[in-house]
Amino acid sequence: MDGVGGVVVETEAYAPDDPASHSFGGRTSRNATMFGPAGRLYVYRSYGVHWCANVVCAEEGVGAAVLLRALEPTAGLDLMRARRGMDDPHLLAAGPGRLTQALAITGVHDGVDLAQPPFMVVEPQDPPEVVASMRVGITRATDRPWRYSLAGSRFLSRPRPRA
DNA sequence: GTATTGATCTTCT
DNA sequence: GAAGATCAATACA
Repeated sequence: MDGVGGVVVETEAYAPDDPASHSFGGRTSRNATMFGPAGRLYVYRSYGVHWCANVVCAEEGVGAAVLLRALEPTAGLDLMRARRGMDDPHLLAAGPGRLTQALAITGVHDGVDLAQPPFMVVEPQDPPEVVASMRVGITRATDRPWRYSLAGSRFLSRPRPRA
């Protein structure tokens, strides 16, 4: 959006029966979008200072989504730098909060359809090599290997991701 | 280099 | 009133 974009290099899965998921325990006013149709954007505030973006990926009423954890900037780098206030491309979107800030995603985008402008989702021609690992940044069910990252990428949310 | 803590707000107990 | 799917600055080795 606004000419900025990139390749998603790290994601994390959240299921309805996952204690760490917002959808765990039923539908609430906050996670209502998670229970909506697939292909929507679920945005929530983290620790009062950051936004986190998820892609709803299940049928309506299920409550499953994928958290976008890291992005490799490929377009609109100058704009991202201006918004993030730093020059290092490796840190522009290396983390949930950073990613949303770089793409200017806020709470107003909660529930929008990712197939509609200003968003655009493109699938890669060549399937990237991904590795599954244990999740990060949560305190429950951290043993579920539902963190998927692009193998060898230098744009991950952790300096040295362990497989 | 790693470790710890402050910022700041929504939701749930 | 406490916890949380975080980030960045500071303190220490």
